[in-house]
Amino acid sequence: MGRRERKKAATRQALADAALRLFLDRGFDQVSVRDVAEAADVSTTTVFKHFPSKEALLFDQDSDREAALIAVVRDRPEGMSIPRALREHTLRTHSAGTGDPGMARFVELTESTPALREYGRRMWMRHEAALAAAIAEATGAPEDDPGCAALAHFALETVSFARGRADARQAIEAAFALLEHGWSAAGQ
Amino acid sequence: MGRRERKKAATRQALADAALRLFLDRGFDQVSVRDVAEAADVSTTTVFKHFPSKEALLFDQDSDREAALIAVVRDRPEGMSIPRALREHTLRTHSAGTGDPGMARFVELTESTPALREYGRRMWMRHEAALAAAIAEATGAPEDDPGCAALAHFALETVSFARGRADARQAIEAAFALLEHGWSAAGQ
DNA sequence: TAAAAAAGTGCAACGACTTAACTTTTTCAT
DNA sequence: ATGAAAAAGTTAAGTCGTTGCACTTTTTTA
Repeated sequence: MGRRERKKAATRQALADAALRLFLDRGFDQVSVRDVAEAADVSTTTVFKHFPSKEALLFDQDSDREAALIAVVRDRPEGMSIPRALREHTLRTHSAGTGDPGMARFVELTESTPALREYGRRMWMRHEAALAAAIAEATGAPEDDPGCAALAHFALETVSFARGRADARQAIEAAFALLEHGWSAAGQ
Repeated sequence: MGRRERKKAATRQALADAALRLFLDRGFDQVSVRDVAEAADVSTTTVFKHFPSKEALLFDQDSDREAALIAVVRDRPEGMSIPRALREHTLRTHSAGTGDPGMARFVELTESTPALREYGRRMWMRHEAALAAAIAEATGAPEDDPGCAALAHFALETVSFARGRADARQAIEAAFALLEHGWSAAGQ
């Protein structure tokens, strides 16, 4: 990797680091893009050369989450249903207290700021098409089968649904129970 | 109703009318709030005294849709399941070509503009709590039962899911089939 | 009927984001 | 090596959504 790309990656990292520090410190709305730029010692226009929006400064890691989702569907243990595999994965990654100390503050920041909540949801739902394709392939259904797409959409939506509810774990379990067995099985 | 309230309602209506006309004419992003204000012959500040945001200029009718949702659940015919009743209602109101000529242009505008799509979804999902409560009451479940809340969330989400798919009707039917009978019944 | 409360309006400003012109640095073909 | 193309950064100016403050008008109340 040449010096040019290294420098570019360096300033990008410096921006992301400064943004995370400032946002955690003062809150998202109390920090301007100029503040972030100044903390990283670049001009404000440079910020937007690296990130498409202020929100994007916080969501820098995104590529491996989609791969993990697809792997969960394809490499699930023999005999385990797809909704169940997705439920386990969702509980594992989106439930409270994963042990990571910094992660808890990050989650609290994103959930308490409307703009970040919305942006995070949009980023998360972008994986819908890839997940739907993985489900379709795992079941032998056609590539764009609506049933598989619906399962993908709803499975991803469970994390938005759980957000704001008192008991997140219980909410996720109830949502996946509905997806697995249907309303006719449990409800009246 | 006093003169003051009449004038207030008049300028509000003038703003909504001007906004609709301009947005349909030029597109949402090609019209500034200043343009709308000028067309209604008020200052831009006045616009935000009447509407909380630029997007809100388009979404002025909202109160009766929640009532309709709740009525669908409570007054459904004997023996009809709740998901089925919601499916019929969704197909009736959110499927293409309801006959209204101006409505089609409105729908096309909102679906082709990201900001409007997002805003419309948020407005629509605000009914989640009320719908969940109606479902809980209809089934005798506790007020904040997670299963009922999940059904409410997913049922409302079907319209976002159908958006952008080639066949909206098929998408809605597939989504409600999943909610009614579960993945274990249909998909392998 | 005077005074206080409330509501409508506009000017100026802030923050996110864009565009355009220009400088500096890195790359790469010669 | 060297000179030109390409890319990263800076500055400056501007657009657009949105808000705070000051001012006027209308309505209510003492």
